[in-house]
Amino acid sequence: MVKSTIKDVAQLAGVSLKTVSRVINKEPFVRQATIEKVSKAIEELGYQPNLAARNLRSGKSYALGLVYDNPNPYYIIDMQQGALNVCRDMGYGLQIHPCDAAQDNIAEELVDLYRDADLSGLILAPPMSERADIIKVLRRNDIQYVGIVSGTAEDPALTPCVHVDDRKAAYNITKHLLSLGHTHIAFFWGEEIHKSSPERFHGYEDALREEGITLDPSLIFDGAYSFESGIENAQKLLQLPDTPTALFCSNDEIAAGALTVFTERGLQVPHDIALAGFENSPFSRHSSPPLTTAEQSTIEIAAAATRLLIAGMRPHTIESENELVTEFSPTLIIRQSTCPVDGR
Amino acid sequence: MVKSTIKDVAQLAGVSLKTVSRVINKEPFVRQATIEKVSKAIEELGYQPNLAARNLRSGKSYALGLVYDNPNPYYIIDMQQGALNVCRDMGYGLQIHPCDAAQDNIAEELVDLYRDADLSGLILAPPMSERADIIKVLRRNDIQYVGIVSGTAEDPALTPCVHVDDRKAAYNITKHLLSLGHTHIAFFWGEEIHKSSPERFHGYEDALREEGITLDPSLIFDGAYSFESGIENAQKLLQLPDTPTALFCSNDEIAAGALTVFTERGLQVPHDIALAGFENSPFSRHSSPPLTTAEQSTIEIAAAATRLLIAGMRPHTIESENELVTEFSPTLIIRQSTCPVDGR
DNA sequence: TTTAGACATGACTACGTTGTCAGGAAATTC
DNA sequence: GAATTTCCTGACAACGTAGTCATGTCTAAA
Repeated sequence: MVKSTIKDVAQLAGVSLKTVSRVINKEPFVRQATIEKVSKAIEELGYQPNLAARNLRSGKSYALGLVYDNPNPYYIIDMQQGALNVCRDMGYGLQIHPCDAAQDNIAEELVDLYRDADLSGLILAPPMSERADIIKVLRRNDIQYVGIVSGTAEDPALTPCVHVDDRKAAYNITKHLLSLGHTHIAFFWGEEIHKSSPERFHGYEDALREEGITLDPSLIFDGAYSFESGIENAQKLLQLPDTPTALFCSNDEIAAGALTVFTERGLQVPHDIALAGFENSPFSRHSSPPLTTAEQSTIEIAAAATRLLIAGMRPHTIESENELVTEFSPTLIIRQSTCPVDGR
Repeated sequence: MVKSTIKDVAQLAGVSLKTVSRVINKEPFVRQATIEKVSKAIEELGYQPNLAARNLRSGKSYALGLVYDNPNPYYIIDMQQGALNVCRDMGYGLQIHPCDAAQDNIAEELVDLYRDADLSGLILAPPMSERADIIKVLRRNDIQYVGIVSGTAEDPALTPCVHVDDRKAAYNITKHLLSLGHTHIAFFWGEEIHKSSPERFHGYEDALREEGITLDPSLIFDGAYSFESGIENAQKLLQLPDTPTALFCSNDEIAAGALTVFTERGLQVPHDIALAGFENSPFSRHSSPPLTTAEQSTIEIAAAATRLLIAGMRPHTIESENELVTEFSPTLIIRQSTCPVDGR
């Protein structure tokens, strides 16, 4: 099986090289009959365009970069899967790029990556996507990108991006706890640099305020999206004179840490303290008890972001604008880690 | 900042295009002084070779594919990191390719991937790397590859590959349990399709046999590398008339499932039953108690495999053959989930 | 000194595609 | 029917690199 080129196709179809190129790239001004003739020849020969030649000549690269700095492998794997699915469909390659958001020259690193790997666009996961300073550098360098951003407010400093409504999801979780009769609900933060963290906090705030409950600062703990942070804050929590009846952790990993501490101290979840997480990680399904949490369809979100990016670069390849979903809202998943407050 | 080409470099260094090309590709027959002159010019201009042009001309692609079907995201992330590190160093791109090993036409899928994405080599993670049928198809199609294989026995059907000595590591874990006085040690298998599973079992066998202990079939449980499998088999285990004093699970996830069951039933680990896992996953550090396990440096292993693959394709780019490590042995990590048998 | 042979360099070309531009065919207007 | 305008097609060049081959320059043996 010898690789066939555009030349072979042209010969078989009885047209010129350029016309074949036009058909392949869906350029306008080709007669329908010609399109069909060429398409048939392409199929017959099993022709596949040579990426290298295409890239060289067009200066574009048909490869996207997926940029992330996120400690959660489950999240990353799903992101990759979502982006890959769309890339495959649209004939793009995908380069993964784990990196360190805390690094000083991270923006320059991305610019270099973009050039060196000859990418035609970047997909940014949080928190990179939420850093206006990074976005600014990308724009200044004419780099195509798309972000995944927590919150629904249109922030012109961050567009284009897809939005995830963490606030509403956190509101729903808190409402769930409230509906079970809990009024003393503690909150464990994740890193502030992840916009999802304040968003989730605001959702918690919204629900309490709606019920006329004043926030109790002693029940609110700074932290990070990690197991260790959950352990640390749970220990502090248990030192309070008046232990709350429920705890809402900004993600499942934090909740896992807290759960470990509670179990060690002989506290029963949910009877002694109700516990909710966020993200629907495998841990939340496997812990005992399984955690009440919020599910975000990371694969879908990443796919939508990728579609949006490609649409921005090659408008005519996207069938209809309607396909471009940019708003996502995680859904509440109720499991055994929450129960009515008088269930104690 | 305009992108500079090989032409600019040649002009600045006062040599021909071809000579610059020679320096870049480390071809022989270039005078040391010339190399330095050109290198200096390259640095001065911040020259980066144009991948597309290079690919087009050479017919090779300077892009590798990382192929895996593994449910463990932590493992995957480490694999990716190891492969990426080397790819960056050697100027290669990396395409990830998650797939389903159980699919019928998986070998053809890989062949198509190789052609369509214009890759120059594949890095195969287990279990793909251990499937002689897949390897055979790759060879027949002249596809460059490298595998990561459990076991030390040279299997000509699988080379080239790097080896991971799971058997010895499992032997060490079992020896550790034996040294603590345990003689009734149960074993939970992973999927048989992963060669690591029988290898780990053999290590367990080796250690028991060395002590003159006859294997007790009722203590050996088939299963999979999953939390659920651990739960299921732990439940069966506890129905035995004579519960063993120790349990060796083929990986940490299985151990996590077993631990959950033990904790629910009020059994204390390690006092009522000692528990060992394998892989040193984050869970093994975070569980209570933390698990005795074996650490495999997945990043290193993936890096070594990638180096081996590149060495096979472009022998002169590797400084010395000695760098090519192909044997890895996971190391024993003793934590609080194991204690002497009379500690009960 | 001569003469191989090994070493070192450069001119030229090809890789497969897309951009440019020119020109022909069809549709529309006068 | 002529003159536009719009649509459609092809010839040719060019992208930046590496392969081929010819040629020049050393070193060391005759």
